[in-house]
Amino acid sequence: MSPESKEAVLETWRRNEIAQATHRVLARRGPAGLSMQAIADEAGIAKGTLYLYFEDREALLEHAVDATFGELMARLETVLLPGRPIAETLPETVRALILFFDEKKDFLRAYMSMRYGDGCAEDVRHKRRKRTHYQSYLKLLAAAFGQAAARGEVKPQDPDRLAALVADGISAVLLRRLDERPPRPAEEDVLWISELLLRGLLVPGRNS
Amino acid sequence: MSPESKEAVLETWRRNEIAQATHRVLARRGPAGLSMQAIADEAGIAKGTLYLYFEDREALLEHAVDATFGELMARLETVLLPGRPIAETLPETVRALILFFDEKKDFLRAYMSMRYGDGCAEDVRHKRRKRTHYQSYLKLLAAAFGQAAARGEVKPQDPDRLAALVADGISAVLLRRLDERPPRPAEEDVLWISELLLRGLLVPGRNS
Amino acid sequence: MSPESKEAVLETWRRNEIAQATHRVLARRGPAGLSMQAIADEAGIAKGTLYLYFEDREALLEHAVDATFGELMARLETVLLPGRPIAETLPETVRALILFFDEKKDFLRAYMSMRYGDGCAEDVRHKRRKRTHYQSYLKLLAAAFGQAAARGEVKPQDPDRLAALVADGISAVLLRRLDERPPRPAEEDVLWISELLLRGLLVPGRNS
Amino acid sequence: MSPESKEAVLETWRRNEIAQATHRVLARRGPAGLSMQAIADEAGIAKGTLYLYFEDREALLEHAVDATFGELMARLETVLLPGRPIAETLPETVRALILFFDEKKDFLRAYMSMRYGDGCAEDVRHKRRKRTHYQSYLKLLAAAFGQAAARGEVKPQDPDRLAALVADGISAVLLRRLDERPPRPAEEDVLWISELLLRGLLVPGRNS
DNA sequence: TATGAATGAGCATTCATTCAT
DNA sequence: TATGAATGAATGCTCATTCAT
Repeated sequence: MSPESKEAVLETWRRNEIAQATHRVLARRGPAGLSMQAIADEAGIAKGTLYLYFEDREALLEHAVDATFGELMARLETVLLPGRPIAETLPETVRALILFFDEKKDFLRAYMSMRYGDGCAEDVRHKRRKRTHYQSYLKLLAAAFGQAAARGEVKPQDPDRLAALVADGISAVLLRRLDERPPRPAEEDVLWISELLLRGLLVPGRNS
Repeated sequence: MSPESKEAVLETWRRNEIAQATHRVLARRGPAGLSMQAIADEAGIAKGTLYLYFEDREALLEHAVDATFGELMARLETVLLPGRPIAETLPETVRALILFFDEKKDFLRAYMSMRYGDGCAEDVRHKRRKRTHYQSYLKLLAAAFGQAAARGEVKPQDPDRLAALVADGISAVLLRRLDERPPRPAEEDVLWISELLLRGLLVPGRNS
Repeated sequence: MSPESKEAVLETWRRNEIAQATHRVLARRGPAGLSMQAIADEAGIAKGTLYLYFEDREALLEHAVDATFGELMARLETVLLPGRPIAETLPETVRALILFFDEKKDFLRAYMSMRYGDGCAEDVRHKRRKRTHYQSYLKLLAAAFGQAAARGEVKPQDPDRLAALVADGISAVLLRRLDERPPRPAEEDVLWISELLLRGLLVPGRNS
Repeated sequence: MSPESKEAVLETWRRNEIAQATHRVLARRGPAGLSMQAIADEAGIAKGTLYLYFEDREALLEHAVDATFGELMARLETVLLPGRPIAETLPETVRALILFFDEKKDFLRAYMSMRYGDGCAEDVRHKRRKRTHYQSYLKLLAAAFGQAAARGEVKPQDPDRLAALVADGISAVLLRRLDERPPRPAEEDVLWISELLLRGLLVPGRNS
């Protein structure tokens, strides 16, 4: 349609090729092996070409991470629909996360080690650009919790904070799954996490 | 009195000076800026001097992290006593964590980004030596949960997995606190997290 | 014509440029001054560029030495032909050596100090890969002596040992030539060494 | 006798202790392991103390080498007596060298790699101070040859140059002995070298 | 547009030398 | 006299980034 669409499409396609190559390298060699040369080799292009598609290393990695999180977001958006009871959406969310990361074990492991960025207190320049998809995920969760609270399903509380706690609690379990041999059945973890978050640790009636 | 000679005391003191300098660098420049030169500069000593106190970079970082986690562990051990009801120890644990990391915001932020190591699927050589204090923390938590389950306070479940979920859920909240201006009162988060974990999200009687 | 691409030619040319720069540094600063930085500076390129052409320092030095010894070997191979009487080939060999090292005085001096490697009794890992051209030179000499012995020209004896003695004896004279001002005429040394080796020290008929 | 003799004796004794420690390190760890720390450890003294007895590393190594060569010189001086026929003294010299270096294989191997100094054409400051014992050895040999020539035993020729050729030819054989398993009988090499040097390679009467 | 050779700042580590004790 | 902790220049090597082609 638009006159520039052909180039734009090509550009988008290239950026995604590079992102996928980045994931393969990350999975195979770990963060320490994630050099521009390795990414270029994996993508079958020249090192310099990377700089035609990305400003610098940081921008490339950001995109590579966002692209994968984008996939996850698409799946979560089909689950975290407004109006559904939280007792239904929470297990499905956990299930979607477990299935997604069971597919991308290596990516998860490597990504976790990068999630907090460089953690540099001085350099805040790029803060805004970063972690957008992770933030979106949290927002989606928070929205679901907020609506559930509005409907009176869950206790009223700061939904953003709740989303963070739930998301990272789930991540911890995802991470444990990486090293389990044989892997625990996904459904078992889905039910356990959901039950815990929904009804808490305590045995009802046993505590004052 | 003590069997340690003057030199041993000096050695210990120096190692801690270096560990603290490491934390300051980590906080100020992030993991990527954590070079031996930067640590030496921060400690006000020469680069070569670092190698008089630590075998190599890895040993230095391990000590720097261990020293801080050691402090935390000491605090947690006074709280996570066997036999205390979980409804009491959990809030106190959360409180200890929040107070500790409110003091060491920058360290926490930077440390989180290093916790997962190199995440390389191929290289597992150093796995055993590392992350001992984080593992100890999880073990302590898991033990408390295990005993609570044995006493019938909490539902029976894998305590290690539960500990991981709880620990990382709490971390997520700790991390959010870092960026809050003004910081939310610690006690508010303590109560909220504890209540959530103990009794769950749901409003009782409202869900089928 | 040649199967080599333009890049291969360029690569070869660069490797030789670096080898020559290495010789100049070796001559000017000695083995102790033979740092990668010095070589790069001498070659007029960046330090990192060296690593595009050589795996590491060791490979670079090996090539630098091999390239020069290769030249010498080529000259010697035209002289040490099988079948020629030793009384002819020995003087020509000495002459070839003298002329060659008169051209490369500095290289010889510095190289001699490196010939024995690290000399560590414990570490024998790299023994096989090294000193190939010096060994070839010895083999060539030994073969000439072996054939002369077979023809009955020289007394029967272990040709390898003889080659070593002759080679290092000649080296000693080459080395002395380095410091002589003015240089002694090459032909004088050629004749003297040959005569000594062929007929010995003693005045015939004077000794029992 | 002299008033300062006690200190002077102690100083001499210390210097020799250090020299011997240096040899042990050289033999055990090779030239690359010959650090000041290693020498101090081996000598059982502090690193700084080395600098009380030697100006710097170079002076220390010079002395360590000279001390061992001094031992050899003492032996050679009992053999290379003026007036003895060269046909007698040469085999005895070779024998002394072989026996000496068979005892000090490790020292020889390591020393050879250092014999030519740094070979630096620019830095001639220390040239004079160096290699004094090796030079003495050559002088002793040269004197023996010179006298033999004066007596008409050997053909007239530059005795210094002859000494160098003979000395390094012998060194080559000594070096080969290092790697031989089992070692060839010393006497066999003594006779072969002597015969070769005295009477030459050629079979008499076979060559024009 | 795509390349990849070239760059050079940066890194962890070593070690001869100094100097306060 | 003897020490050894401290130094800091120097080393081999890596890799994100640039730019002439």
